[in-house]
Formats: sequence, structure tokens, C-alpha cells
Amino acid sequence: MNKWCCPQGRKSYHHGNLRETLVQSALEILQEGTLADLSLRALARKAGVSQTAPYRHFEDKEALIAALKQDGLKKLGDGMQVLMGTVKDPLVRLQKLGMRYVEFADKYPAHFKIMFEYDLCDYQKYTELHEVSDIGFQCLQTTVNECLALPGARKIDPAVAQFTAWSMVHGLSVLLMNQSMIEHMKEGHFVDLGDRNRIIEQVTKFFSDSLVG
Amino acid sequence: MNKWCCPQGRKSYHHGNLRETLVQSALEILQEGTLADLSLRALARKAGVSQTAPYRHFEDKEALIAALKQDGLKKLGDGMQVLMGTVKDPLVRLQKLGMRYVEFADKYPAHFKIMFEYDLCDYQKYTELHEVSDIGFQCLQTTVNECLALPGARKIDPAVAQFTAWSMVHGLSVLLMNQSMIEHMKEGHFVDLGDRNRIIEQVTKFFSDSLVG
DNA sequence: CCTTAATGTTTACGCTGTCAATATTTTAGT
DNA sequence: ACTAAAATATTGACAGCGTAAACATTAAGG
Repeated sequence: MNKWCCPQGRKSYHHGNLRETLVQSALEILQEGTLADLSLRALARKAGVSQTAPYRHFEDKEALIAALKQDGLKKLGDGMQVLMGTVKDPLVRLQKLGMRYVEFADKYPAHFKIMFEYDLCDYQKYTELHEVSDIGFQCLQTTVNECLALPGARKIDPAVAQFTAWSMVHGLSVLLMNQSMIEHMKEGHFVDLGDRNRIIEQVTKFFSDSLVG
Repeated sequence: MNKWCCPQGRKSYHHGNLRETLVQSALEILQEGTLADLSLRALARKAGVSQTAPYRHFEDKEALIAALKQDGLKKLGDGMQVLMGTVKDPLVRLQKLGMRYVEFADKYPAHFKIMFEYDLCDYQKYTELHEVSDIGFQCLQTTVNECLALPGARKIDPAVAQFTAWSMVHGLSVLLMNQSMIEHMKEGHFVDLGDRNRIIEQVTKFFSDSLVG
């Protein structure tokens, strides 16, 4: 018997799937807003639940953010890993890996920002983040190594090349996201092409080429 | 006659130099904390002034952040511009420009983050940011062009090389800042050297080399 | 000297994260 | 099936935040 009536007209006292709902709502909010627009209370309202209900599923806001990080890192990592199986040529694959990375940031900017904002949560505490953030890097790492093993490749410390590759795609992501580059393009060579995809394609290609001189 | 007495024992009703004090305090806070630790109220307290006094100098928090951005972008840009005069060899200069960029982020991480976080303030509104953010980029741009004009340089669209250069140093900055790389170094080639400066040096060198194949 | 602009204060509002105490429902153990 | 415990949700409260309105004090200029 329900003597009790839920605030927003829910049928039962228990929501039933609150944790997942909160994460999904958070992703929706990040889709059109920034980190600043993300509040536990707003999430609770959206789920039709009291302001403190989220605390039964997340210790605090940091824990929610950790969950969002994990979700994003997993998606990105998995997306990259698919390329490992489908693209044979390491040089082409390296470019495509970079493009996938940058395009992820392009599509889900706020999510991407959260994923790589270190001081949003304590990495010692949320150790499950370590493995998911490894997935993508290892794809890059392996592929760079394959490129360097190619006949005619430049002689470079693989670790240096790996970090350079990662730095480049990450930097390109951030700069495109922040539209800094768009500003600087106003009078530049890119102005006539006009679209981000072209930049992404060319810059990643440039790097991939630079491994084999 | 002072019938009035200031809350924190200031001598006069007027602070005298509040705007500058606020900016400096903000920088101090960013030195050991993150953006989350930065609040107008905390700044006011630190300056020994009422909570709303800052609003006589900054329309809102966004305006304060814009000021911090400008301060940082100017410092970084100026630091890079010095190298334009002091280092003749474009390849060496390109590396040093990158190193200066990354080292700035390494020394002032929170400040750096604010500088390049696009949605922290409206760039249409604070147009004074455009020119200061141009300074550094133009150094990179010019130097890349000089490198590509060198005999034996690779044949590349200069714009692509410029953006790649910028992406790389920016990405390296962010990744080092977030300690993501440090995590991934645990079993890597860098573990014995152990220090960030070595990474910065090698990665920037790698890029600079890649222009002349 | 007196008006006005610049600067600072007080008070107040709604938002946030989070805690403590309480209520309801589900689940497990007998 | 009954009951104790665990899981889940609610209410109420508190402090900190950004910021708006109304007011106070001081500095500057004609």
C-alpha cells in the first residue's frame, strides 16, 4: 500500500535505476553545457528525486565525476581499439587513431574536458581510472612502435615518439575545442577550406609522415 | 576625521590599490590551488575588504578571470618573444619556444589552465585577449616558417606545420600538468631519467627535427 | 566649498555541496 | 511467512558562493 506519495509523481518510493539515470543526465547536460552547469542538485531535479538522493549512489560530486571520466575514457579507448583490428597499415592507422581521438573531443567537448582534467578527482582514490585511460594510450604506443619498425623509419626513441604523438592529438583536441585555432585561422591558409575535419586530417597526417621522414 | 573603522583594521576607508591586490591574490591562490579554490569572496577576505568590494573593479567573476588570462597570456607571449631576438638558429629557437611554453605550464599550472579554458569567459566580450594570445602564436608561426625555408626542409603546408607545432607543445603541457604522462611512464623508457625537463627537451627536439626530416 | 564620481559596506536572495536524522522499501535469514 | 537488516529515498539544516540593491565614506574637480 502506498500511503506515501513521491514529490514529482513517481510511482514508487524507490527510483529503481537512479545511478544510471544520473550518469546519463549528466552526460546530457555536458552535451550542451560546461562543467559549471553540472550540479548534483540539478541532476536530482531532472531525475525527479530529492536533492540528496544522489548521495546514496555517489559519495560526493567527485565520485560522479569519476564515473563520467570512466565512461568517457572507456568509450574513447574502445573506439581506438577497434582501429587496431581494422586498419593494417600502421602509418594509416596512426593517423586514424589520432583522428578518432580528436573527433571524440570535437563531438563531446565537455565530456572530454572532464576526462582529462586531472584535479577534478583524486587518481589515487579512483584507481579504476588507470586501466581505462591506458587503453587508448596503448593503441597509440603500439602503433607508433610498428611505424618505427617499418623499413625507412626515422631512428627515434620510441618513448619520445609515443609521447609526441599523444601530445599532438591531445593538443589539437584542446585547441580546436577552445576555438583558439579558429581565431588564428581568420587570415590563414585554412580559411578557405573552413572545416575542422580538414585540419584534423592534415595535422595527423603530418605527424604520421614525420615518423618515416 | 575617521569616525569609521574598517573591519580588518585597514587605515583608510579606501583600500587604495584593490584591483591590483585582487589580481595578485588570485595568482597566489592559483599557485597552490585550482580554479575551484578561486572565489571573489575569498579574494575580498584576503584583501581585508568587504565581500562585494571587488565588484567596484570587476563587473563579475568572469571579468576577473579575463584579467588573469590577459596577465598570463602576456607573460607567456613576452617570454617567447624574447627568444625571437636571442636565438638565431630557427630550429634551435623552435625547440626553445616549445620548451618555454611547456615550462610556463609546468610552473603555473592553474594559471595556464585558466588562460586556455575557452568557456571561462566570452572572447567576443573581452577582445583585448585577442592580441595578447596572438603574441606567442606568431612567434611559433614565424619560426616554423623560417625552419621550412631552410635548405633541406620538408615540403609542407606551413599552416599545417604551425598548427602541429602549437598542438604539440600545448598537448605536452596539458598532459604533463595532468600527470597523465607520469602515470604512463611507470614502466617506460623515461623512468630512469625521471624528470619532466628531459621529456620536454626530447619531445620538442623531436618535432623541431621532423621539419627538416 | 560643494557637488559628483569613485570606492567600500551592509543586507539579502537563490544557488550549490553536504551532513544528520528520519522514513520507506527491498532483501535475506530463519 | 515473518522479521531484522540493508538499501534507498526524504526532510531540514548549514556554510559558502555569485551577485544585486541600497547606503556610507572618501577623493577629485569646478
